[in-house]
Amino acid sequence: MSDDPTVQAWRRLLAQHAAATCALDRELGDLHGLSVSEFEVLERLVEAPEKLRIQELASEIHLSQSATTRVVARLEKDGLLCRTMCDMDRRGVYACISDDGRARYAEARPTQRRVLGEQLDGAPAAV
Amino acid sequence: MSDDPTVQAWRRLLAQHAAATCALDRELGDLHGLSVSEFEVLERLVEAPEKLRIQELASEIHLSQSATTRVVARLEKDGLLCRTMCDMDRRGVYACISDDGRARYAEARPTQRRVLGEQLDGAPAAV
DNA sequence: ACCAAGCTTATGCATCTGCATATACTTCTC
DNA sequence: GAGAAGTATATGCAGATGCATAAGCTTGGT
Repeated sequence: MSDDPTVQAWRRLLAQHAAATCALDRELGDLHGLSVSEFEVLERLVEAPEKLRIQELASEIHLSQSATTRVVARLEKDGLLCRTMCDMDRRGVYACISDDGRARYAEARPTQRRVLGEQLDGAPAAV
Repeated sequence: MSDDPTVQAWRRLLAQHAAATCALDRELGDLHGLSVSEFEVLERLVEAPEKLRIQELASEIHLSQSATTRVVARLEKDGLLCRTMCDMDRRGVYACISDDGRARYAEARPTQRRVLGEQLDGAPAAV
């Protein structure tokens, strides 16, 4: 039923996610040439003390391992991060933000914060 | 920063959405042959007093108009709903649930409710 | 009544995603 | 230390989605 509290929470979740993701995709894309996933990757790399492995990134941004590989490949092609082999475990790959990546992130962050504020603040709380 | 409450809310939103959507997609797909979007469409049609137009569905399920057209086309091909022209406005198309659609929804609903309970109940509240 | 403008759905196209699998490396067992 | 099993990333492929646009219908101004 629609009055099941769990279902209500689920619909709020879907509505908030759709609104925020849609607005972010438009604004980050138009203003900074970044998708939501790409922004999230840059943010994690900026916050990380060092560099992150593909797998750590994948679980941070809630993307499959293969999708994460591809986001990282796109960002590397754009020069926003670099991939390096992991010496300890040569199967592993590190992603490390570049100066251009840092700059792009610094430029995009206020936009993301503004859009999040518009979309999430004042929205009804979930669960 | 990670301690910005709005950013925290955003990350909770992403995490909950990813977990719930992923679990639902797997269980609804494996057990009932439905995607999350397809289930949501059926649910709206079951709840609707009559039938719904494509556009109304689109805004209900937070999908673009074109994606909604395609979900409805898939469900019609599977015999779970039928499309009929709208007499008042012959541009419009109504989607109306079929008996098979009602049955599939009735079968899938407990699964969806169970998964939502597992994924959302007890999760930290947002915003 | 006609024509322009607007609205509703359908479709071409590019992109992103996940699953399954391939490849390369590591670890465990013997 | 060789082989089996397990792990990390990359890639082929199919499917879902959004944007731009097409096609058909309606409405309003004249």
